[in-house]
Amino acid sequence: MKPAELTQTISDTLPALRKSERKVADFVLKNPMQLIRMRIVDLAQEAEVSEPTVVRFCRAVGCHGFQDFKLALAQQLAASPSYGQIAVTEGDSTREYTHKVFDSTIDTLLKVRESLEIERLDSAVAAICTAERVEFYGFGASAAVAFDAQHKFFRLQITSAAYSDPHLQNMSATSLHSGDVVVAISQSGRTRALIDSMELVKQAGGIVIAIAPSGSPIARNASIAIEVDAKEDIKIYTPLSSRIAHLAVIDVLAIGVAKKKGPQLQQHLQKLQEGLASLRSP
Amino acid sequence: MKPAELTQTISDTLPALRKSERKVADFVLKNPMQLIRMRIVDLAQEAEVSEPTVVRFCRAVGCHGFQDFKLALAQQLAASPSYGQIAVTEGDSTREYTHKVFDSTIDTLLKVRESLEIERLDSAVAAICTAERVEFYGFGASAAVAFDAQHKFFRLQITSAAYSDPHLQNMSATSLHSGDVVVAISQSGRTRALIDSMELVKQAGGIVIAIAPSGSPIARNASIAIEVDAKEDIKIYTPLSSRIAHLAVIDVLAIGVAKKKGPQLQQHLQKLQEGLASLRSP
DNA sequence: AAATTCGTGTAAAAAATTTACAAGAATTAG
DNA sequence: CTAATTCTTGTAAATTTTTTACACGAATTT
Repeated sequence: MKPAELTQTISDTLPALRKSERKVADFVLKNPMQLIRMRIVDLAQEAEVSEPTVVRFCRAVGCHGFQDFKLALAQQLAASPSYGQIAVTEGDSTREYTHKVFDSTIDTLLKVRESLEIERLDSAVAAICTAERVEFYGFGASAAVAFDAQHKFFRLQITSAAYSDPHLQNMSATSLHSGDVVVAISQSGRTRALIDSMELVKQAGGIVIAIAPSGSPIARNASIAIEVDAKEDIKIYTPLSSRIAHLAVIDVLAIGVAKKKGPQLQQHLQKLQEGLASLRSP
Repeated sequence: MKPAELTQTISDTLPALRKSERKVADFVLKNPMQLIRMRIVDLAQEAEVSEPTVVRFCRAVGCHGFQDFKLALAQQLAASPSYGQIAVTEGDSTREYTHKVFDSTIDTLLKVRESLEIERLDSAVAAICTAERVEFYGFGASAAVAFDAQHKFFRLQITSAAYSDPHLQNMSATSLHSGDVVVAISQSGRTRALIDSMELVKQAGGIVIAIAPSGSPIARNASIAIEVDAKEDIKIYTPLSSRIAHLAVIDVLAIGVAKKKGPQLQQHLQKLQEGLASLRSP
């Protein structure tokens, strides 16, 4: 039993359930949190059915029994904490919206983690390792991601740059050599200027790795598309969790490159760390 | 019973436990995953103690009984998936280290979420809302965080800037007015140049909000310290999850400010969004 | 060295879950 | 439209699982 999608499974199974079992399903979907502290008799009473019906319901959704079901549900709820209602609302207290921001971020990360295509990541790491230059392009909120990436890869002894200015991007793109890599980062996946830059990169023989929503123009035009779909809290109109998902993807690439570079890199990083120590107060 | 820290609680309680109970604790800490599918008799057998001892152990760590304990453990494990061994190792496949990067990031976020001081966040939001200017200072990896924050708050109609150059920081700091806010972001919490800038800010009558490790010089010298402790994967020497935690904190502040600014801000954001649409391909 | 406290297991009781079965509702075929 | 069959649901019993009560042995203190 994989807990990741239990509530989903329940919803899917709903039409195939019998009338009384559906009563159980309704209650479960409405009060998943409560359920964790309930015994089978309580649930039977609340849903106005008999205990065996509850067991039959649990079996119907793929669990071995009631305990198994409860455990699976508990796990799912713990994994995506504010399941169902992560949008921040007017009346939220500071504690509430703080939790919601973190929870929705975690939620996004869990979703993205599952949806990443491993082969694409491998190709991307391989491309970065063989490139002479690696550049990161992004606008708006993705600019910060690009600079973060530049900083990270620079530390890994990769000649890297980050540009959030379309002119600089274009100038740099035309000077790339065959095999060089550009990582195009976009939350919308449809920023025109970025698409233009990508075109120039490809003309120069460069490889474009895109971190963008699946099926978006930027993902489609890339040599290697790492598709990241992060639903945003629309009401706020400021990208919240998706750029964090992008950063996590960058981290994965960085780790991949670090692994490929092997042990001599460790020494380099060690030295860097020691160098930085002198800039710090004791 | 808060599941967030059960294994931690077990470790903490360890010295206070009796010999046979400790056997149970050892087994639990070593095989937390397995335990979820075990009954009390199985655990008793594996740990080579009697069943009542297991129950006593559960009570000792603050749970109501064995079931309660199992549930709490299941929740914690679901929340921090690769609990215990998130460090990336040589032999990891791409799939494995990808998961580990995401999991450790999630782990960090969960920990930070619990440790944040709500009152500090409230003070910080209040200070930002009343300030005429808000600036973000950070070096290295925190520079990207600073720029991200600048971008975010700029969208919220806050006059904001971000500097990752100590000279620019100092120049800007001296020109601040009373009540203006500087957010100092640091992963080490001991960058000398940043401490110097903070001093200038305070001399100019500005408020310094620090996002830094607890107890660090930067946290101690700040007007409002938002303490973020994110353990890093030391082997890689490149900040991984802590900057993501910092970004999440920035998000929380941004949401707080957005809420305080109220509905007229929504219209502004809507307009911004529409403006950006023209830069995108259809 | 004796007494008391503490720790642990055995065995019995209680609680909870699951199975077996039967009664009633619904549906379909005659 | 009625009868038969199938499907649905609950009652009650059986089983499993957990918890409590108690007693014995070890350890510690006076």
